[in-house]
Amino acid sequence: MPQNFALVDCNNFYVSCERVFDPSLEGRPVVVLSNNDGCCVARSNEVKALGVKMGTPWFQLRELAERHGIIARSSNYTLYADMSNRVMGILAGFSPCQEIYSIDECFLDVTGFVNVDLTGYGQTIRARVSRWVGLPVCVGIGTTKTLAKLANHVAKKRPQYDGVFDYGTLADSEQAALLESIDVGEVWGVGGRIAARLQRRGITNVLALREADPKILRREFGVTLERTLRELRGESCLDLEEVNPPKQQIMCSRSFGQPVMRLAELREAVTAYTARAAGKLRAQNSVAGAVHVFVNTNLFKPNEPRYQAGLAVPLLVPTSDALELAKAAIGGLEQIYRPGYRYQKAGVMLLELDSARSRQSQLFDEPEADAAERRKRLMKTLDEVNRRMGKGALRLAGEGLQQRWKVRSDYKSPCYTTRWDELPVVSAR
DNA sequence: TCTGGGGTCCTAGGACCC
DNA sequence: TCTGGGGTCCTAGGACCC
Repeated sequence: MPQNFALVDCNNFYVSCERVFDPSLEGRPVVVLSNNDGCCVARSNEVKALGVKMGTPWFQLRELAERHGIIARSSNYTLYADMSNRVMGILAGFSPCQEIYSIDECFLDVTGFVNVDLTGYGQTIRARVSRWVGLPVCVGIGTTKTLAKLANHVAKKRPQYDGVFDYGTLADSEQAALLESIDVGEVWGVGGRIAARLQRRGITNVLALREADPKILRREFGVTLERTLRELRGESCLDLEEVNPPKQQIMCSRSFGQPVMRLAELREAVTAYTARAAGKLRAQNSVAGAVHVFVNTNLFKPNEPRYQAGLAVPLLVPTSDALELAKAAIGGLEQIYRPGYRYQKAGVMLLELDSARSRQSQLFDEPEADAAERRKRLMKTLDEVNRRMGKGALRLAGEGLQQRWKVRSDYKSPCYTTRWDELPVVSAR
């Protein structure tokens, strides 16, 4: 039986989350900014209509924002993650198989829904998510993941479909006409670079890509694009992945709210980032065999002295212990630090990850084993306290108290759904 | 003044081995 | 004058995604 996939995607997800809790934003131009209020990572339709591109730096928009009353929000990932969990929970009820692909979209397996009007099914999904959590979604349906993605794009862009589009309902000639009307760059897996190269060869729309010679494409662009082409032809090459395998690397990095020059402050930041990364590491029950630490100055400033450096520090015994990982990261930092630069960013990457379980048979001396056991309990307590009392309730001393390097977020909304003291207050008259 | 963060996969080329 | 061939592993870099 041919497979069939639905891709459900929230519209302007971050902006829509903000609107759920602040209805005054409805109908107005809204952007959500990246960390440090750097650039736009989500735009309302009103903002898109003004021609603002994804990733535009906020400071470049000041004038336009003033003229059109654009409202900015700092990103509130705690809120978005919680809203995402609610949406994914609802969507899970619509299919036995779900792949959560990103914070705002998931694939549902709708293979074998033979007596179901899938367009109507999509409308039911839209209505339920809207009613239960207040977020708008669009649904695209196709016999491969790539076609479902493309169908979702159509559902979003063409109002006549009212947010749901099933590619399979079109006759062959209609499919061809549709594909011909869509830019090749809209295809999942075709980014800016490849789109430009394809266009130079006259492959400008999706139909041309579908009709290209797979062998030539593979030779010129690699196996990934060949797969994309096959998927466009309806040959499913990408399966639904219900369980996500453990991460192979875990990273935590941030740009600073203001430039940092002193080693002492970099140490604080690197300690804090390592603690974050180690928390994620323990959450997936892994240990790391190496820590990579890196720093850089602001690369956008051509007139300032530039410096970029990183170092991977191997660990004798793989671990998930925040204190040990931080010690290694700090050791690396001290080797790459050069005085006199205005540092703009630092980061930590945990590498050579392995399952914690496969490591249990380590041979230890008695006292060492004891110490290791105590540390493990300490980390467990740390995680538990932070889970119950909120992130950052318990921290490493090395993270510092002042944290002058911390990210800026001047326009942040409350964590309405995850902090007791920030619950929205509703009153009726 | 002000330009995000966190991932994956694939390929090419070098080192090394027999 | 002549100087193999093939496999594997690792790493860096490029491309993509949201």
